[in-house]
Amino acid sequence: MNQVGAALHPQYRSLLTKLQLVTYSKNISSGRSFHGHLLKTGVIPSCVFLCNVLLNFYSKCCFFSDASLFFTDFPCNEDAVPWNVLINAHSQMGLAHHSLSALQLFQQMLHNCTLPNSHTFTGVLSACANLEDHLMARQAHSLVIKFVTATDVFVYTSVLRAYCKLGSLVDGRKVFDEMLDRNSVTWSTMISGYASQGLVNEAFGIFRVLVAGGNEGVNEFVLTGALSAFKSHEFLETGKQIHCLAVKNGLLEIGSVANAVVTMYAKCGNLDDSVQVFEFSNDKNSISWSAMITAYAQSGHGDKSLVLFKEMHYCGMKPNEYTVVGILNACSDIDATNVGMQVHGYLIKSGFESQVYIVTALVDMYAKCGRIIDAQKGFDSLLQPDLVMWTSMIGGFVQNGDNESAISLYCRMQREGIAPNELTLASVLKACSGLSALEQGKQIHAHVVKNGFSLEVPLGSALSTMYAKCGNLDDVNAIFRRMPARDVVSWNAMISGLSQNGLGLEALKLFEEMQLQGVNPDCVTFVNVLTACSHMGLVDKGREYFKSISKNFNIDPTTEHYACMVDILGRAGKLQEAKEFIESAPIDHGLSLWHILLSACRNHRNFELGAYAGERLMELCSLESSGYVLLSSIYSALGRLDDIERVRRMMNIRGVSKEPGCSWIELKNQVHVFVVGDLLHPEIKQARAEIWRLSKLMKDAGHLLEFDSTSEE
DNA sequence: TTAGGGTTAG
Repeated sequence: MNQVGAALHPQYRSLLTKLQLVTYSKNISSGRSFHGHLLKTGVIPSCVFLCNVLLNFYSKCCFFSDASLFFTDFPCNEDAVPWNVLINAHSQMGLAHHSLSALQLFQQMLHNCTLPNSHTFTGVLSACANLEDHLMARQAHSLVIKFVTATDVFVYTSVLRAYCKLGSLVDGRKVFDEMLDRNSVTWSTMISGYASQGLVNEAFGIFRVLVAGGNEGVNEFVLTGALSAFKSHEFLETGKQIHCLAVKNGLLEIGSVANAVVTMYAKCGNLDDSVQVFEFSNDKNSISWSAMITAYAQSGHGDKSLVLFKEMHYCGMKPNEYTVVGILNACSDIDATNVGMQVHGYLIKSGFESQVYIVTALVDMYAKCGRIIDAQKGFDSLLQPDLVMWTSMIGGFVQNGDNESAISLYCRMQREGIAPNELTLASVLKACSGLSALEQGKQIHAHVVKNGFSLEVPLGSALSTMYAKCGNLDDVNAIFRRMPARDVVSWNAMISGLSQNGLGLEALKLFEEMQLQGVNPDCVTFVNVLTACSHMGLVDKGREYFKSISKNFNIDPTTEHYACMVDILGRAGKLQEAKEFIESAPIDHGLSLWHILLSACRNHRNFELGAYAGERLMELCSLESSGYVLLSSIYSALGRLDDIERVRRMMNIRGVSKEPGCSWIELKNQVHVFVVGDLLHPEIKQARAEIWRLSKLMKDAGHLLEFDSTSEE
């Protein structure tokens, strides 16, 4: 007999309650023995209702093979309920292969001529979202219109959620606007959808409409969704308003809201308020601790993250994978490789180690702590690294100065068919800048244009810096002017690019323009500005800028700024003034300052002062060979052979060895590297012949060629 | 009285 839609006979009510209990407690052994009892008494298969409940029990306990075995002999599969039970249980697992099973079951259901209903579509849409299957989501949406009443808020919220998860916010908004009925889940889905795509104004706009309609729609889900949108300082005031609203409605008492407020303040640069909300929260769970640990790590207080982690342990709170990622971020922040390695050991023991985002955090930690080989081991351990992992590894190589490996990994990523995002491209562009690999950089630029990437800060800045470092100034300007918004880093990159290419005056003009546009200069800006003055020989201007750092901008000049000033004076031949400047500097004299003066003295042939600077440098126990080499050449010019010998002895005692010089050039998409004394390069003979030819031409033109007395070449 | 939609930590 067909029992589709059958109600439960009152005599089975107690059996239903018992089955629901074992499902809730996921007590598999009790459930199995109960299954046996129902079979013995003949309740199964005769009561279809209880068969559905039993199927739900196996599915909810993730015993999918038992569930499908049971389903094979099902008494009535024209009923949608058992199909829905299986489809929903699979899609709720969130994993790709389960979502695929959910969609296959749906196909079989249609093939079996069982009519889907609203419960079917919630599961199907969720599976489409998990699989990022746009086409299937659209098809499911069409079927929803055909099979489900337009007022069904559950199903239409699922359609909305699927579009949001797939990043199709325009489609999502259309569904939202056309819905005949909405509840708080619909609103929070729309708000979180916008927030997850970084569409802050849209998310906040929807939130405001909801609030304007009265406070009854405002719950913890709506608040957390809205709060998650605010990730930079410009939204701090709005974030504060939502915090106040949460307090007013008594919702800050709810742990998830407090957690979202903690993260919001940290991301908007107000760490003190994060700490306060965290400390006053009475509903702390492991998410709260992880949020605060991560907040510290990402605000540059890795040391405090580690302290809090210990406190968490003393409070008996167990860390989860998010806590671990936060701690690894903290280790990267404070260069605490040892703690990072201990966390790695803990991960191996606890079995967290194989999850992609954990490995990504590990690789990132090792790379940022300069252990690139360990980072690479982590990367190689993954069979299927995701985009974030590829990007992290490429960025790791760049941070460690191995630009060749960064570019070659990017090529491998492309061969494996993984599409890069803005951050990947920004990292590869940095590698191109480091290698002055203009052709490769241009290819990336073409990719940016072809794929419609926006020139937001990371990508726009990386692109203009690449063109600047490769000396292609027209392109730098074009990119820079086209960027929708520029932060201080973008301006710095541009000023540095101009100054490095001999356009110091343009660099200084840009510095003035930057201030007119209301962007405050930072330490790096002044390094670039002073470098521009140095290259242009603008001594007075340099002095003026140097004074203004502390006077007008309230920044304490760093050793780098002092070094720039010594360079300005040194290049201009004002060597005595440079010496007095170093000796009166209210900072640790630092090796770099004497080194710069030493080099300037040699260039200006002031050997006496050069010897003085060189001796100061030796007193500071420099381990860099170039200072010793320069001092030797000065003593050689002064004919002080004993001093040359003394410098050589000092080098030996201190274990300083001269690093071979190295240069490279990119020709026809290949970077050629030349090292001093290199006899292995296939074209070394031709290269040397060319150097001699050019040297002779220079000599004939009256240039005096100077060779380093200690050089082997 | 069997099956369904949302949030915070990377």
